[in-house]
Amino acid sequence: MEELQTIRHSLAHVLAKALKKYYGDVLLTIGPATADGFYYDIDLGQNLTSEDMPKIEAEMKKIINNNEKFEKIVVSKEKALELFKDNPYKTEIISELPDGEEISIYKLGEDFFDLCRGPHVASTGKLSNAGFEFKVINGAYWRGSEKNKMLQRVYFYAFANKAELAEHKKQVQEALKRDHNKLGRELEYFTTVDYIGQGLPIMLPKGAKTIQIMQRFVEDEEAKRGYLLTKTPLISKTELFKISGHLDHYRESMFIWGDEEKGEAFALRPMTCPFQYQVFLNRTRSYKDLPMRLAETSTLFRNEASGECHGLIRLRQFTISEGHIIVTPEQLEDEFRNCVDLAKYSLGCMGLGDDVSFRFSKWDENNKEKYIGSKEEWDRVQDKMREILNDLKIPFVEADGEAAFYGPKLDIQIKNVFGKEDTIITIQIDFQIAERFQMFYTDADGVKKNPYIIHRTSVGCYERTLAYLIEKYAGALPLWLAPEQVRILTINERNKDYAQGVADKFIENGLRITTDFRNETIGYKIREAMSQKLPYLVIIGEEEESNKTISIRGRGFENLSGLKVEDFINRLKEEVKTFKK
RNA sequence: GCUGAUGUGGCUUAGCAGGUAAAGCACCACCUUGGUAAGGUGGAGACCACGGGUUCGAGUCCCGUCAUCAGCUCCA
Repeated sequence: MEELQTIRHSLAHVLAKALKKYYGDVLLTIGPATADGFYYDIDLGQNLTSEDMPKIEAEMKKIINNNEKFEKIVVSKEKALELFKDNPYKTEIISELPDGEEISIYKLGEDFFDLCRGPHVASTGKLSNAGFEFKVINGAYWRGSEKNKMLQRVYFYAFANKAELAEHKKQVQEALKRDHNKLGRELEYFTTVDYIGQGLPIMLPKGAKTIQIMQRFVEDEEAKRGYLLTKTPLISKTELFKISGHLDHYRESMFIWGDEEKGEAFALRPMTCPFQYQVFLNRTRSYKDLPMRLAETSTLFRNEASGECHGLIRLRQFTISEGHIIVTPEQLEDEFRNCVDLAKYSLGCMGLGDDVSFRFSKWDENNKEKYIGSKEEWDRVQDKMREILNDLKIPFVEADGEAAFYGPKLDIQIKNVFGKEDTIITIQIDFQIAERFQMFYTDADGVKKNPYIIHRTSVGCYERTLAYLIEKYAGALPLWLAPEQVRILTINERNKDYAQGVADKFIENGLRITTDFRNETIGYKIREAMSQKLPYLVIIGEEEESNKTISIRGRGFENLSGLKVEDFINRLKEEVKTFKK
């Protein structure tokens, strides 16, 4: 794998050299390997487009055919600064290196050199078998900061050989067919309307139904696990968010209206926390009240920057299975464990258990703007959380600067068909907002203490989860989540009454069915049903007047005929139960 | 918010030297249909995202807005 990284990175230099040939004034910045190739960030006076790329790719091939040597040259910092004096990006990197450090520069062929740590292949001839191809050009901020200039990022696919490249491209093509944003619209799970606005999807009946199924599942499961249901307002005077700290740290993402100076301003809620805390605050609390597990199916509003909204994954209004667990310090570990267990159970039921990864999201102690609280408190809580995670034997990665403004998180991450990662479930420890709201419980020793609060979701945001379900199953959702489980079709209208009787049996057993008794050819009706990726079809005909025949079809058109209706119904109920473990 | 691309009937697309919209699927009607992934005929449906501008004339050129997509930044 390391070798592949070397190939990719070496190719980035080849690209840089090719760009330099056609665009002499191009400013090269960095060109690292990626999961499927490499990119190079460049600053160019003009816009590079995909039409410019064939000649660049041809030039890259030429450089490879020339078998040019990568030659490492070590220079002093002063010398390096001199060599790259015309490139502010390179000089910025160099000047940040410690004084006295040897700096490596790689020469490629006779007339091109680049600042780089390496390693590279010995010469470009080693790249002759590599399969690489231009992917796309996008914008990217210098050093990932929106305060900096936006550069052009040229992405390439790159693999050890051409067969692997072809295989990868095929996989990408396949993955794109599962894109929820396309499939979800085609299969009529949701749509959007220009004049309603960004990040505000219309859930069509199928999407609404699947979300209802998930929601009922979560609410029932939470009730079993000792959660208390709450229902709190979607809006509040801004006063509430002043206390919680949202106004200071989250204002840009909030919808606020009214005159804040005169105290008559209101805001749509971006989070449920400060509302749900009022349940705890309703009267004085004893340690005997804890843990207090509060849950709410909660609609939230966040004024996302316009470029952020995406399909059902990033919205301005969404609904999450939000919950807060108010605990004593001694209860923290057990309750955190319970939350992880619920999250894993939910994911397992949806079949997403193997598609997620865990991220321990910590604060960035250098970013005091973004976070509240002292370093001591953060260290203490983060150490505690790490201890719990280690104890749970969860394989997690640590990420700085990904925490909520009030505390660290365990984020359960999932990737979409483009390979982009997002959070599907989050479990957070809040050690600060409770204090701000003066939440206390009286402990056994008679002393008033601040509780810890765990913020958590059990399937996360329903819209987002639906998106991942559509992508995971290419629209053919597991039976228990399918908005329509069985469709009953008739060969002709004469079977209508009998077919309705069959349909009633499914309904009596709590199955979600639709019927299609229209006077259309059966081939037509089957085609329509199949294109909608329905789990099962039941086709009703008759041999003679009194001898009805029933043919059952599953996904992929396999024939399940021979089953009696009653047996089939039992089989479906079993399938639902099995998937939900 | 930033960079780039895109926006033609419900869907997929054609139309681009600027001369007032074309097709398939879907929809509706009629006919047909005793059988397992596209039966036939006919019909309706688009001020070409929206608003300005240039022009005798704009889907086609220019500007702005909105929306959609990819990426960056941000985030559930």
